[in-house]
Amino acid sequence: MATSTPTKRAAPSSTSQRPAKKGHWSQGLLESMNDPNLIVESDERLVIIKDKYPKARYHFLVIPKINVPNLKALKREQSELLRYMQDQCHLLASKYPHVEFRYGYHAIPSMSQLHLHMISQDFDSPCLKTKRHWNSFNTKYFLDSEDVIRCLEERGMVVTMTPIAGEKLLDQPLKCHKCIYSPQNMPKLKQHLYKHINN
DNA sequence: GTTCTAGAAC
DNA sequence: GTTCTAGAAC
Repeated sequence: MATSTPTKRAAPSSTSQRPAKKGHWSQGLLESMNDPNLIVESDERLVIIKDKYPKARYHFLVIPKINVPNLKALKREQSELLRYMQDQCHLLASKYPHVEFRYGYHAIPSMSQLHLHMISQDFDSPCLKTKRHWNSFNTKYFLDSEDVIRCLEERGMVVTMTPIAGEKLLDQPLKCHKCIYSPQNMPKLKQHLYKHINN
């Protein structure tokens, strides 16, 4: 009897280094923007959608309709657009008077097309699973919308960080966002988070 | 971005 | 033995 072939995982070929095509997972937001099941608000300038894998009880993405691939692509004159996006967030947040939100951008996002995260600070969600998830919203990897806008206004461009610096932040030890607790792993953090939630 | 799962950590 | 994390995915 022939032995079964061991499952080997080959090194990435050069094909995977090419820019992402339509249909690639990194282009997923462009599809979600047009998904009626996800759209919460929409006007001539932006769409607000529910994050497909929410990392908290309330997690929305604000996406401009004009093509803006990322923070680096922003020009000074587009600070007004970012302000508009933030204003629409605050308007939406007023519908949830007892919910604490933060508004910001991931420094090195995985998905193409600029998107502003609006996320409630309970972080109570089954989709929140990994240290990367946690650190992407709870370290300096999460750039406050207000700071991004100010940077664009004052310096004419958004200054973020190198991918290596980003990875370093995502790999930081876990720490609760409300107290000094530094859990050893994600299940312990998730359990601890309930102590800060007053339903 | 998620899924899957090998092997580390417990 | 079970829980948990980390890296490949063609």
